[in-house]
Amino acid sequence: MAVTMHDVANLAGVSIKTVSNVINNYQYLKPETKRRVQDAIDALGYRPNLSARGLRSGRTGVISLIIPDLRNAYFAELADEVMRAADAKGLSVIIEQSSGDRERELNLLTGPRTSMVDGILYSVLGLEEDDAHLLDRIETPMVLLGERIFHGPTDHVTMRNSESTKAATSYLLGQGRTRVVAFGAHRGEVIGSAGLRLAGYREALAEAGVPYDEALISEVGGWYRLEGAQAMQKLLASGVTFDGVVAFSDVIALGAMRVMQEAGIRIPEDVAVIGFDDIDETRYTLPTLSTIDPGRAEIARVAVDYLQERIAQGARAIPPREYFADFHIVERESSAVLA
Amino acid sequence: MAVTMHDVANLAGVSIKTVSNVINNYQYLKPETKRRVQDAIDALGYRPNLSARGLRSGRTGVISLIIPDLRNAYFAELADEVMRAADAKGLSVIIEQSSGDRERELNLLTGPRTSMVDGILYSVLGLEEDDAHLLDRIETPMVLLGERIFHGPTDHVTMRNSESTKAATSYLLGQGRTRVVAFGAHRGEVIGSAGLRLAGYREALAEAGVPYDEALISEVGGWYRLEGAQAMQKLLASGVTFDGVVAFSDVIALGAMRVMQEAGIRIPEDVAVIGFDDIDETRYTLPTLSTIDPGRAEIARVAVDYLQERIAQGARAIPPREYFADFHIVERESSAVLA
DNA sequence: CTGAAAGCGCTTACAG
DNA sequence: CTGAAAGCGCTTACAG
Repeated sequence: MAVTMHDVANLAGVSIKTVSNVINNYQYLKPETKRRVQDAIDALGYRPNLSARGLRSGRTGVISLIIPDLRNAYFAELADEVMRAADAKGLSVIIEQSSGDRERELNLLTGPRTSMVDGILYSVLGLEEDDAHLLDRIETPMVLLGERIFHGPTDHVTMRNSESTKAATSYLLGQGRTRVVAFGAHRGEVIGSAGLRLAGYREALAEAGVPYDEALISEVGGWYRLEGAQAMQKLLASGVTFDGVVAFSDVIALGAMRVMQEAGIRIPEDVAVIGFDDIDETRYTLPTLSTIDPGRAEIARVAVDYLQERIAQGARAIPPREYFADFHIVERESSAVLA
Repeated sequence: MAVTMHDVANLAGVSIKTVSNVINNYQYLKPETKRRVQDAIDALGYRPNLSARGLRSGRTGVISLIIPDLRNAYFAELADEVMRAADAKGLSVIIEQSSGDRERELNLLTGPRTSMVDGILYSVLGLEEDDAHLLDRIETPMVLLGERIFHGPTDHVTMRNSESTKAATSYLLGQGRTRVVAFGAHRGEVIGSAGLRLAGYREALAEAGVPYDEALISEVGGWYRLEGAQAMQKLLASGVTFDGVVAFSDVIALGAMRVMQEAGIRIPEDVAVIGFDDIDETRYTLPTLSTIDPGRAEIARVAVDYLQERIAQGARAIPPREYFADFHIVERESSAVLA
């Protein structure tokens, strides 16, 4: 079988407690003892059994990240940032894909695998504000991401949806654009990314004294590129005129750009476009896509920090916190000011 | 504390062994007993402690997937497929990002976290063929992915690099293109994606009787979009003429397309382009990108199958196997036949 | 600063 | 078909 602490202890001539102390960096250790144990560890190639540690200590050093889908670049990049933040703290990450499905999300929050993780980063998509009470019963330390549930029973780390979309809209209006499309609305949604972003759009219009025009509100079925393309086809077919597009995600903006370009619309000459998310790809499209950087890296870092605190102190020991990352506008070719 | 088997056993009036039998679907159980135990499990909300199970049985139900980087769409989509395949078998996946760094890959293969996983899917990037012997000492069941190491000490699941690139090249030549660029070569590489794909390109030329022209071999520093863009800039600056591009990845093809479009080159009228990987995005660009579907879903499925067999039977119990997934050409606008 | 003992919650043999 | 016992490899209290 594999090398155990006993083997190391025997070789070093100490008790297993001392080996444990060395591994866990206990402070009161004679340098000489520490060295001898370390030598034995190296000589035997000892690696601690994390299942045993997990069983005894109640900590596995693993957290899970529940996201809808890695095929979505936004979530792939979020996962990347979360893994880097976790890695810096010695934590491993199990990614669970929910497809944004309500039942699947609930299963992931309470299923057998939860006994394997110290905490959960839950990017809420299937559940809604009214479901917040369902989270009360979850004993695993948890931090919420996303825009579906505010004021839940635990920490929430998210972005400034309304403010940043307001800023994006004001930015296009400030360029002299007068007919700006809100691209990516979800009918009837108030909470949720689309609802909050639409509210920011309206605020910007109001502040600039530009009348709200229902015809410029474009619904997009979801967050996939194809859905953006389809919505833009519909918008163009409706005959409405516009000279700016504030898209509620980069991916749907890219789908829309393709349709506009095929229709002979020049970007930014005829229509200025700004997206949302600042995914890598936006720096390489033709034209490059202006966008909102919502502070994804900061979100990942703070979420892991919060989760770690909650793991250390107990899931309910800390009152729920809310954190909004800083955003900023990234200006690129799709909204370049005309000469 | 959490509910344990003892609590369930007490409530159901059986021993913990019987509870264990129910959980593990042991076949010889009186239906009546099974029902009573199941009722107790439900009533108490019992969930097995996976650390305890892992410690006793030596299995955690977790596998790790070592990949360079989730920001790369190819690997994000591979990870997605692997997680689906694993999920279907009740396995969880820990993703580890290596950045393709040799030392980091070695650490991930032997580090403390390996005691937490039953097996490793290792997408080799930092190690090379000459390093295959380093894998001999790894006791964790492992399946290799990628094109760096063939004939290692364990299973290898991969794609038909040469054959598929040969097919892509023949496809463009068959359209009447005569000056086809091999885009994405790595100087001096023989093994590895770029080397194998270049070999396929040369075979196609030879078969078609088209002379090999060193000027049409374009080196690309890596697999990022920016590197594709830079390489195409260099190619255009060199003044060489060409009417087709066989790119060794979709991502660098997209970077190159952008540069060509800015230079006023029409695709496919002036230059036909075909990529490699069939990432989602290729269906939505302008023009949509023809590509090679290398059989990613099949690779993920077979790799998880192989790994599971190796976990069940012992890391060294099965002689190394090699599996090549089926590929096919996906024809889209970037290589549409001219009217 | 280090040690001896107990026990985390399961599964594994083994018995009946 | 079910049970009683042992033990997986650690960390936690506690003692000295």
